[in-house]
Parts: sequence; C-alpha cells; structure tokens
Amino acid sequence: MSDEQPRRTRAEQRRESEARILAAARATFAELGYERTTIRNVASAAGVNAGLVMHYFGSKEELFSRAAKLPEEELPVGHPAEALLTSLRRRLDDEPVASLVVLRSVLTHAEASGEFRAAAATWLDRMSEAIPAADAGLRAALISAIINGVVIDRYLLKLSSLADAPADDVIALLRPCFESLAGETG
Amino acid sequence: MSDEQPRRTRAEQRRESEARILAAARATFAELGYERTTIRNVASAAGVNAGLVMHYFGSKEELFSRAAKLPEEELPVGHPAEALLTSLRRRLDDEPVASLVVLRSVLTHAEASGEFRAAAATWLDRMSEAIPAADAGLRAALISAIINGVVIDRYLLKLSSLADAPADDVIALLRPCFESLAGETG
DNA sequence: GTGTTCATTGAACAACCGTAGAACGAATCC
DNA sequence: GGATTCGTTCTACGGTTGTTCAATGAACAC
Repeated sequence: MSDEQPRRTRAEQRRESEARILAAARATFAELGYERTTIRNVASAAGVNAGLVMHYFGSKEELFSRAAKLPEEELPVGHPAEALLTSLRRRLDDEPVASLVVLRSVLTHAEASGEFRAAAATWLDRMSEAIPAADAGLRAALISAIINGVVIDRYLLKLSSLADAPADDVIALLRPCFESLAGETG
Repeated sequence: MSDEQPRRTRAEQRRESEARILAAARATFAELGYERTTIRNVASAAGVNAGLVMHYFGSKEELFSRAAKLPEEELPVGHPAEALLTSLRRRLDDEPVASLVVLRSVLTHAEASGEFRAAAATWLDRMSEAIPAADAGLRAALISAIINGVVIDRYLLKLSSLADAPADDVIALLRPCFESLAGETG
C-alpha cells in the first residue's frame, strides 16, 4: 500500500490539477455549451475549488479558449472525394470531444463562432483548390455543411436514425454526394 | 392628423402588446439563442416593461415555447427528390425566423431540442415512406442533416461562401445529392 | 358619475454568476 | 532548522438573472 511514495511534488500537483480541470471543462462545455457551463460546475467536476480554475486560467473566456483548441486536422491527400470520406470517417469514428465543444457553443458564443470560422476557412481553402470547377468555393462550402449537419444530428442532437447507424453505412450513402460535389463525375 | 380616433380599446392594446412582445422574443431568441436572451432584453425591444412579459407569458420557458412554435410545414407531393428541393428552396428563400429560433437554441436548450426532435420525427416519417429503399430511414435522416447543415452555415454562422451564394446555385448543386439519397437513380 | 377591471409600471427579492483577494498548509529552498 | 514559495480553499463583492407584487391610471360597466 505504502510502497510507492506519493510523489506529490508541486510541479506534478499543478500539472495534474490543470489537466483535470481542462478535461472537466472540455466535457462540460461539450455537454452544456458555453453559457450553461459555470466555473463552479467545472471546478466541482474536476474536484477542485472554483478559485483554482480562475487562478490557473484567468477567466471563463480563457478557459474556453484552451478547452476549444482544435487539434490540427491533417487533410488526407488523394482524390478529393476519397480524401473527404476518410476525413468524415475519422470524425464519425472518434466522436471527437474537442470538436463537440466548439460545435455545441458555436451558435450562441461569439468566440466559438470565431474559432469555428477560422478553422473552417483554412479547411475550405485547401478543399477548394482540390476541386476542379469554377464554383469550387461553393462546392467546398456545401461539403463542409453536409459534414457539420451529419455530425450535429448524430452526436449533439442524437437523432436516432443517424445516431444508431454504423459509420460505414453513412459513408456509403454519402459517397455519391461527395463525388458529385467534388466534381469527379462531371 | 387627428382624424382617426386612437382606437385604444383595452382588448386591442392587449393584443398589440402581446404581439409586439412575441415578435421581439422571436427576433431576440433567433439572434442570441435561449440562454443569452433575457426577459428585460425582449421587453425593451418590444418597448414594454419586463414585468409585463412575465404577466402575459408566465415564464421565460413559456415565452420561448410560444416563440418557437414552428409553422406546420406542408410537404410538397411528387417525386421525393423534387419535393425536397422545393422544400429546401422555401427555407432558403424565406430565411424563416421561426425556424432560426429553434435552430439557434437547439444545441444548448433542452426544450428547443425536444421541439426540434418532434418536428424532425414527423418529417422523417413522412419522408421515409416516400423513399423506396430498405434503409429509407437513414437516407431521410441524411437528407435532413444536409438541409440543417446548409441552413445553419448559411443563416446562423453566415459562412461567406454559402451566405452569398444565390439559392438557385445551392439547389442546383444539391440536386444530385438528393436524387442519390432519395433513391431515384438506382 | 361612480365603482370596477385590467394593462402597465416600478421597485424589490433571492439566487446565481464571474471574479478578486485574503488566509492556510504543505512542498521547497538555503 | 527557519523562511519562503505556491497549490489550494474560503469568503465576499458587484452585477445580472428570472420572478413577484403592490401601485397607478386609463378603459370599462352600469
């Protein structure tokens, strides 16, 4: 029982607490959105006092920023439609909490909207370049809208038909859409 | 100038105020979502006192219920894909505030989620029946997800590529998608 | 005209929010 | 050792929120 020394060095303590707070923040923001999550809420989920959250993250806004940082999404290469399907599969398989944080708050919180807009912009640019059509921008935007709609309905609204379906079926049905929009059939 | 008598009968006054409050509520909920909308906010937008809003609507929750009532959407008849495109065109043309109220709040407010779920359920049922495929339910859900994603990106997030595009272009690009999902090409 | 109804206001309450800062105690440094 | 840093908690403040309720004055019934 007391074999291992507790190893509660201050640096460790700090890192652990900060990580626990950040994890709790991500979970809470993803479940409740920006407005309904409170500092006290996050603190109690992390098992610490609310003051500590403020002390480490400065403000609720800053806490959200840190929790909402999206991991750099490397876009697969290859034919656009195929790359998109791979990208979609990743999002359907992982149910990435990080992106749910942003999605859940994006309709009501300005900064979430900004974060999302920025991420979407670079994504759209890269995608547009790969689409051989005059209206590539619009096509890419539609593809992005489709992906967002599917993720929202599946993971946030949990509409049964979509939430229960295997990712493979979803992808198979969406394949012709992506091919058509990515301009590979015309 | 003073030709017409002011006609401020009590019944009229009441109806007018209630209508003005409801309109202000719809606009505010659609712009800010449920949480960030305050009773005082709505009241001041309607040019009345906050107490009056409570007196007429009882609670913020009730006010939201009344503001979020979606108009019965009569589904056009005909080939599914064609009917869907007509339905989509209506939503793209009108920019219906009523549905934005629900959409804006649907990710953070439980009742909005319920209202949306109910409306979506009947919509999905009717749409499933019109799709001749074993996985009609999933197909209908994907179509619904696409429409939601497009409306959200266009009117709520106002992503430029989609917000600026003519409705006709959007519909033209989406037509193959709907045809493929509605099972009319296979 | 007189008494009643009722649309509307203003002030207040309790609860909760984000946030700040003092206080405690254990790890750290010399 | 003692002094000090620092992780952590406690308490409190000012502001906002949904909500209540008494007060006011104009429309109404008779």
